[in-house]
Amino acid sequence: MVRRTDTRQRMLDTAADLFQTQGYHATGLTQLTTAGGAPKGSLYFHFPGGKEQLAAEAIRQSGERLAELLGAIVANAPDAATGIENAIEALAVSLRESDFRRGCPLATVALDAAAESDMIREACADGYRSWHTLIEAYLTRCGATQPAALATVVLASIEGGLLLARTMRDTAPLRAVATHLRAALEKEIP
Amino acid sequence: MVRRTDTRQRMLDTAADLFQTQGYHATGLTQLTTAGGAPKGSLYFHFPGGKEQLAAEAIRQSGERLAELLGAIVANAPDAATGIENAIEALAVSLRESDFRRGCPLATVALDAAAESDMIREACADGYRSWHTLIEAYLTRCGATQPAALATVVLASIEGGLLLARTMRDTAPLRAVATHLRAALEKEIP
Amino acid sequence: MVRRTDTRQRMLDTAADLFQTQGYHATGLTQLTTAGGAPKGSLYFHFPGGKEQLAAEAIRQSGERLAELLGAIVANAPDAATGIENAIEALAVSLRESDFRRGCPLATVALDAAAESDMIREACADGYRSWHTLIEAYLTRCGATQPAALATVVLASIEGGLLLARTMRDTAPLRAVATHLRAALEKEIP
Amino acid sequence: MVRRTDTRQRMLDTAADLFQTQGYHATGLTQLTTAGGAPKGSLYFHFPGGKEQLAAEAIRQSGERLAELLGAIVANAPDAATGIENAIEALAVSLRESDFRRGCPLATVALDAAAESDMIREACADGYRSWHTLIEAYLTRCGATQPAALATVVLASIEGGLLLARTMRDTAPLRAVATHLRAALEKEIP
DNA sequence: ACCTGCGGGACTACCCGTTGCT
DNA sequence: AGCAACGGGTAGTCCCGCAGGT
Repeated sequence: MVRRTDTRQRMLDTAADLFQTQGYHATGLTQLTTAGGAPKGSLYFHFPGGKEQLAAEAIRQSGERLAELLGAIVANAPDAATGIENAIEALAVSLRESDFRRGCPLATVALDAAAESDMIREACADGYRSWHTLIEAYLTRCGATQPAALATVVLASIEGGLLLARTMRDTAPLRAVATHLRAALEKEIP
Repeated sequence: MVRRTDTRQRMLDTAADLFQTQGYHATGLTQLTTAGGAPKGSLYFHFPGGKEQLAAEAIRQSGERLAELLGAIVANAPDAATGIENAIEALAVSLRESDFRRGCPLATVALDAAAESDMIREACADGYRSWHTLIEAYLTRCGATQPAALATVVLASIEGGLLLARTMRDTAPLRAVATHLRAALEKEIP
Repeated sequence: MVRRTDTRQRMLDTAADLFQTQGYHATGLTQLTTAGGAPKGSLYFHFPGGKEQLAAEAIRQSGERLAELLGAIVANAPDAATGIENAIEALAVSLRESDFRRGCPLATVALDAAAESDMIREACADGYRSWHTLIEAYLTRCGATQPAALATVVLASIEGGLLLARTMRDTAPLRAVATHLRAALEKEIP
Repeated sequence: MVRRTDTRQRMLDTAADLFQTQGYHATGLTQLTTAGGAPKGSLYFHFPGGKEQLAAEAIRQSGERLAELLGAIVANAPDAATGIENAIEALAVSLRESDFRRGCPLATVALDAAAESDMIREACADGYRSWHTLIEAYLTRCGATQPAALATVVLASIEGGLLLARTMRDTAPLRAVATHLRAALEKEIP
């Protein structure tokens, strides 16, 4: 049936958005359903596991979507340093245009739901792992000597930059990270 | 009265701990009061602003305490690279010993309460700023050429490393960040 | 179609069982359908009246089944006192073997659904009436002088005995009732 | 404080009434609070154990109140047979005047909550035990030869009579039980 | 004057019995 | 026959004041 996919998908989209901006506990079930135009009762039909399952699936989807986006950005870059720089710029634009509400789509949930739900924590961890794999493969193609460790540093500094930028309402930390990573990548990749 | 300060301080300590591990919205007022042994009604005597004020003050205290801790750690280091490395190691130990529950004491609240309370967001931002100032001053003393930008990168990559490590229940990201920062600092500081 | 009758009957059996042990309100439609293996939507095909109709029919079936059972038991007894005693013993065994969950199949529903559904209350009343008729006819055959009133007493004390036995998790009340009824019947029936 | 006892007691009274007429599962928390004029949040202050604790305490109170009532009735009777008869008559009047809604204050809850809460089941069992003790003591004073067994029969047949009378909306079963018990008691007590 | 027991609703996640469209 | 949807319902917890005792 077509409508099933529709409603389910709409719920996931709404959830991904709200969880990104508000976190897991700050987002109520009523908000999730009314924002998506879906009735309350339907949620537990599509997600029998309740809020937890909905969050885990939404997180997984967010992870995949950002992976696709970043993949496309770096694919069009002439070299590794520019690719990473463009990716960071895209994240900075998204952050600023959302009035500093949309940072990393996983981070907030990863921090405020990890303590009580391994299912959600694992979904976040898988997202981060997929991004790491993506960056590592990209750095390998570009000729990096230690792609795995370097990818971890790239991912960590971007995540930290997003956290600082969102909290301070200023993209300067992201720009500083971008500048530093360019230098580091150019040194690492001849 | 002496006990007033006592109760207030105990509430702040409990709040700092619970907010660090669970975040703002996941921590209920009952949990905050019962965990500290304080009666529920007293909270609004000591913190007329309610949960929000309690969180803001607890965050400020957490920021200051970590600043003191990190200040002491780097003060005893022979050079900048080692100082930062020791600080990261201390954070990694705290994370691992708490079964990956205690990451950055500000990050969870910064992300899940920033959307609705500027007061709390500013408390977090001030904390980050104070750490940045601390690191920048340290790097300046060590002879860094661009201490401000470098301090931002150091702070961001540590924050990102903590986020990744906590989410994946593995301190490897923190170690990768430490290794990278050592190299970067040794290059930047002759 | 044969399967229709099958599904319908399976639903009735499941319902009779769950209503007996849990009552009307404590038994959800989900439990009723999943326990019977039938899909939820099918219930309203077989029982357009919904939960209420299902309960009423299940109650009627339970009443008839117990009537048949008791009829067979007393038919094989040498005299009235022994017949009633055997019937009580059979109920006591059923209660004990079900860990004191299966008392009277009508009583729980009769009490917790009577307030809101005359249809269900009447089904229960008809069940009790049929048992009364059965007992009265039996006592008449045995030569009782006031069979109607005596049958009422027999039925009431058995029902009360089942209630007390189930609540106290002890069949002693049922045995006390049995002993008393034997004496009363032997006095009433020379 | 005086108000504490007030609110708590009002909640218990409301609960005892609703649980008697509707049973445990058919009685919602909203109904319990709005009927008593109390807000939902106060309930969990006085009864931290929630609905279950409220029900258990209400049942205990109902048991004690009926014990006092029956004690007063039989105390004023010239002999055992008349005492029991008067008690049954009082129950019949209460049943009829409430349009056959108020039967035994324990029975409905005993049947529909016993399956899931031992705490409630025990409260009901204790109520029945206290009544049994009361009747046994009374029969002993009247000179019965086997007061314990006789008290069980008296209690069981009254409970069964109430169940039948409520279900059939007719006090005839109670009157039949009364007549029978008078004969039985006069035989047992010279 | 400092504190807190008690009360107050709005809101939470969850699930109910029910019905239409397929 | 049945999947998907529908809101209103459940028990329970939220954050918060206020009256009044110590």
